Amino acid sequence: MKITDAELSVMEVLWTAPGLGAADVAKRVTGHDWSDKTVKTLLARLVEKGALRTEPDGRRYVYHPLVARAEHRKSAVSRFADNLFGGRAAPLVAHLAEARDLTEDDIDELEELVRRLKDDR
Amino acid sequence: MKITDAELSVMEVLWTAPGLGAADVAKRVTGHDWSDKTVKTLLARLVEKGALRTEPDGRRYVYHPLVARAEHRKSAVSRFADNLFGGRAAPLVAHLAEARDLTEDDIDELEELVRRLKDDR
DNA sequence: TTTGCTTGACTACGGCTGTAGTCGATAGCT
DNA sequence: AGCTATCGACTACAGCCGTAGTCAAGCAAA
Repeated sequence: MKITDAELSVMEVLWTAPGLGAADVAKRVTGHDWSDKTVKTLLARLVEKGALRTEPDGRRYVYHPLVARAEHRKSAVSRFADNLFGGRAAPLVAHLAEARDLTEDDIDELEELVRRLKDDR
Repeated sequence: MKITDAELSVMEVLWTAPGLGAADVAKRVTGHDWSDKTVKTLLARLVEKGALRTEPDGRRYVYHPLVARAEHRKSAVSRFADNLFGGRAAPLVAHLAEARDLTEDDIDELEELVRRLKDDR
């Protein structure tokens, strides 16, 4: 199940604040200047593809995520790594590092992460 | 300039073996079972969007990449990181690790990479 | 009660994407 | 010289995506 870029903006809102109605979601969406109709359409598509569920609340619906943000991130990053890097992590990170000039904090976090990965194995 | 998934399969061929004609590319594309017409269309679109250039060779064209694979990877991974992870590297790698059970080799490579990143800073 | 706003349902529509077909020129075979 | 295989150019078309509009029903205000 593929969540598109536009849909993702909507999901972000609901991952942060589940149980909002369509109008609330529209108000909180960031990065776009969308009509409430647009947001409604995206919500409907997300329900249709099983990423959200609706719950009646008076005369409106409120929406709840059915896929967790972490799950989505995992499957997206996995697909992405497969597509572009034959599934291999190191080249991916290397290109990211080259593209973005990681901060010291980023590098520290990575180091810590690698340490944990080593410990776990 | 965005290279789509289907187009990427074509680019991979030409990154590996630049200077092929359309029929050769079609023969080498992996992962799909495409008619040569389909490959021609993708080549044309890639030329149109400036990712490939053509060179006449007898009565056919041969194709050469205009964007390097590394460049494409860098911009793709950068976009991806921005979209899903607010541009931060560590969570991206963490989710990848969780999604894919990195091998020891992967982890070693990452470790080495992190060491280099630290040295460079 | 009439008028109007909110909400969900349905419809629209152009552009992009994946996939492929038709057509005319032409190079090579016979 | 004619036939066929091949090549590039152009065209097709359905489905998805981003973006939004219309419509009908109801609740709200006057």
